Amino acid sequence: MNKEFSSLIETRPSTLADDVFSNLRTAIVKGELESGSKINEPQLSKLYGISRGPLREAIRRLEGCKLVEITPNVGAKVISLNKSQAIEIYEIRESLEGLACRLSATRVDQKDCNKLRDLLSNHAQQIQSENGRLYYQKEGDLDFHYLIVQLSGNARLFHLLCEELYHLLRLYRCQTSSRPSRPGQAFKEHHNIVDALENRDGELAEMLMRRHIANAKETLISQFEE
Amino acid sequence: MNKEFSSLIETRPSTLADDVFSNLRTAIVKGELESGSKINEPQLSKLYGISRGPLREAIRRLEGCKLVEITPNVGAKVISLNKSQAIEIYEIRESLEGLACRLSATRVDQKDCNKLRDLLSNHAQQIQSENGRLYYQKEGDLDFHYLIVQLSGNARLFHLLCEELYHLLRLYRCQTSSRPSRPGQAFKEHHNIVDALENRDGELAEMLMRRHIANAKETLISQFEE
DNA sequence: TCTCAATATATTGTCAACAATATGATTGAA
DNA sequence: TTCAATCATATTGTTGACAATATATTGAGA
Repeated sequence: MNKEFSSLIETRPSTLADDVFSNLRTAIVKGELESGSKINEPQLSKLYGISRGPLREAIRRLEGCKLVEITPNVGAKVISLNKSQAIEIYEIRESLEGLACRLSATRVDQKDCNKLRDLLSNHAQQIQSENGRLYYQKEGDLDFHYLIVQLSGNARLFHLLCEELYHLLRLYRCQTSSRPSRPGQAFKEHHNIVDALENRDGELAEMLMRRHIANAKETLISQFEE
Repeated sequence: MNKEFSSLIETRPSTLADDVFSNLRTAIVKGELESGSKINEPQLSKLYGISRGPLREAIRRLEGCKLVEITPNVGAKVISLNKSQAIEIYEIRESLEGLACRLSATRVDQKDCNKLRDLLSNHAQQIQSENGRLYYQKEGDLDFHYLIVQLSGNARLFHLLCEELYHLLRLYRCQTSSRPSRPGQAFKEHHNIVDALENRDGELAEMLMRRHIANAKETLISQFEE
């Protein structure tokens, strides 16, 4: 067989446990598996058409990611975040994304900054429509943060934020069906951050990002009191 | 049976997978399972006297903790950290332990501070002997940081640092058999941090801790150039 | 009706066997 | 000798069955 074609056709080998891990993780983050709900092994293994062996391996990996909690002889439960846990995550985010900004400032070039601006102007357009507004805060907002973390060049930081904490935030937003908030304010703050990055001012960029997330945290807290 | 006694006697139910997970994790962190070495399932299952089922679950959980890397159809390998990865971890530590200090400053009481001082004076005694010197940097140093993170009151931060990053640092130290360094300097920096905490000065405590870890990072980097 | 015990059911934990894949050795040809 | 293909072996991936534990149901007695 032609090698060029085969590379497109051949499904790269992956285990059932890996596949079902990805599926379960997105199901949890999207809220298809409700927060706090029990995970039933026979039911899920039937749903995915596999035996319980690889399914249990996937669940164990989710446990390692802190997305489920396992009680011996009882089973796994999708985690459920309460208010104080959400605040804890925001505190960590504040610190780590500040770091991401500081590191990024020493590495970005103009092309990167333009890319960030593009993202922001796309968001601005979406804010116009009321529908888009929801998208903005829920996914688009994370896009911006995502890219900055990527630009930091710290792979472990990227994994920690984008592969772990952001998933938890999505889970929490879904769990509380939280409304988007203060999109205009956030938009301005984002641009200020890019300004600082363009000037290679790492300290300022860090400080602005920390404030930005601290503001988001305050909004979150004030929503509790409704 | 007397309830008070039974609580001491009864072994609380735990699965084989949980037990072997703990065992494997300490084995990895202590270096008994060498960095980068392959994990052989039949061999380990024989060693622990269990079947491959629970063993594989434990390995999958280790994968979730990023302590092993699994290649489909090939197997799991203990992770191996290179220089740049170690630096990445120190950058994250700097940020997160700064946060821990800032949070702790708003919560500590005098008793907590005394406890920190006690720890430090214990370390000071150990520094006297050349033998103790090694211990100081390898474990005692982490004790101090450990306690501060605990005092921060942020459970997720505690887990992130003490249950994940510190394990990786131990692994790295073991892997490179790194020598302790600048114990006197670190000792002074520790006391300055406690001073700031006693004064409830979160900003200063954060800054001092960040510098403290940045110094440690520089020492690490300079060791590379030997 | 309520409580508690006994039973029945369902779910989780563990195992051993088999299939699929990779690794290592052997053979043969250039 | 060196390289490649082939075969043998070892390891990983997956499954279904069984054991241990927890949960739900039933029924008897107060």
